[in-house]
Amino acid sequence: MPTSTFFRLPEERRERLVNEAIAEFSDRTYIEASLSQIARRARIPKGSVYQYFEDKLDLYRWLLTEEAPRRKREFLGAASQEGDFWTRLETQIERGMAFLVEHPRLARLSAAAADPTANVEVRGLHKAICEAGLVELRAVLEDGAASGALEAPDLNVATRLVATIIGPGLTDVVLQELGAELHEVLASDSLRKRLGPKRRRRLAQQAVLFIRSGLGSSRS
Amino acid sequence: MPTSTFFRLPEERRERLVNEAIAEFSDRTYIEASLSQIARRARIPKGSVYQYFEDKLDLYRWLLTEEAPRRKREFLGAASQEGDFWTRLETQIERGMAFLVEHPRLARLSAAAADPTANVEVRGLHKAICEAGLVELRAVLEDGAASGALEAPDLNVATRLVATIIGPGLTDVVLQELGAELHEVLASDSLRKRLGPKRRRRLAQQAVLFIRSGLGSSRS
DNA sequence: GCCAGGTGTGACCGATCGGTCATATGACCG
DNA sequence: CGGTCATATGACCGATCGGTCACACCTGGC
Repeated sequence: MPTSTFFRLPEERRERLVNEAIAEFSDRTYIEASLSQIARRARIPKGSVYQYFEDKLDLYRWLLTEEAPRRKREFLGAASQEGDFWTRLETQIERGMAFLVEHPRLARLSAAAADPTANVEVRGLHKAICEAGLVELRAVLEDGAASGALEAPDLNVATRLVATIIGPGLTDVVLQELGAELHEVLASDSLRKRLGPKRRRRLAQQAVLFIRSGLGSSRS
Repeated sequence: MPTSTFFRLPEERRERLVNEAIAEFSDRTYIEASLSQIARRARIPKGSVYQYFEDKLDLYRWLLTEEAPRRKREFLGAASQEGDFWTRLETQIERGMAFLVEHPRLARLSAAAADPTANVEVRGLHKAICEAGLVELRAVLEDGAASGALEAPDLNVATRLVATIIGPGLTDVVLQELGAELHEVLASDSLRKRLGPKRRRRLAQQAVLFIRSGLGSSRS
């Protein structure tokens, strides 16, 4: 956790540090990311950063478990309760895509938890975040099953498959749709505007259609 | 590409180097992986390694584009041509899972190409490998569409969604089935034996069922 | 004016990295 | 034997890292 000094910082200085940290950790691995670089870019002496955080991991952990979720909640608001199960899922996916497009760095940062080559220092942290996401998604699918909208031979397997669809899968599709690579989207402010609500909705519909009905021909 | 000296090396020495390189690159990022460590573990002076490869990237590139695919082809053999589209897909997925379970380090190494935070040095390399995989999968799905077994509103989107299912998705499911984490599977020789052909087949069936029919209840 | 305590700062530390290079080794040839 | 050539080797280089620490600075209370 950050020290009290950190929270007493002038907002401009604090924001500079946090934003540069998000930038660095969102396009490099935890190990690859450089605290020296963050400090340099934020124009804050490295010694000062160590007045605010215990060490590199402390900063990373706080970003991943506190700051990023806070900003994400702020953007997403409460989940919609309208419509049937599949409509709600579609809305949820569309909102997720909006977040990905408006705050790609935050989305990347959170997605890093699923990185399978995670170093031992962050493995526990990443796993906890991952599991929490899966539990949440599983609850959604259980709702669907309870309402009779959804059937799965093994809900654990189904949960994980759906998670990869709406996680890395949709990210991939969005990038293809933008005709750009991840690092370009992270760097550019204008690129992401090209994926407006209309196209997002269309992609969300396709994703839900896939999850709901698969690719099997009606004839088969 | 390796130098001719490399290929003239005593097999035992060459194997030691290659195996340690696969081990290192399969549980760390390209940037995180240490050539010094590889050399140390293979008990080969670092200077010698530079007699065999131009630099770190040269070794990595050769592993990723030559050695790993060679070993994979060796393991998989020719694709089955029997049965209808969905049966063939199931067989293909089951074989992929077998490879994942028998050669987890090679599987990880290849999967690294999909890593989204890839450093600029390896970005082009990873992208090329990724695209090649997608083209291949797309051809398979086109076959399915041509034979009438499969229908998709947008084959590009479908290809990418299926790719994440049979890639990271199934890896995740397999890990859950093993009750282990990736690094444990990479380290252990016995863990992977717990996923025999029977259970692999069952998982492959579930995956194909998901891709073919989705999770929508028959009532809906 | 002076002290105390919170804060800012950058030189510094030891470790590790990718990569180089002068030198040693050893097999083959005349 | 001497000479040549491929190869082996590890000390060395500059850069970067995460982290520390002695010291400068400032503000408020006495």
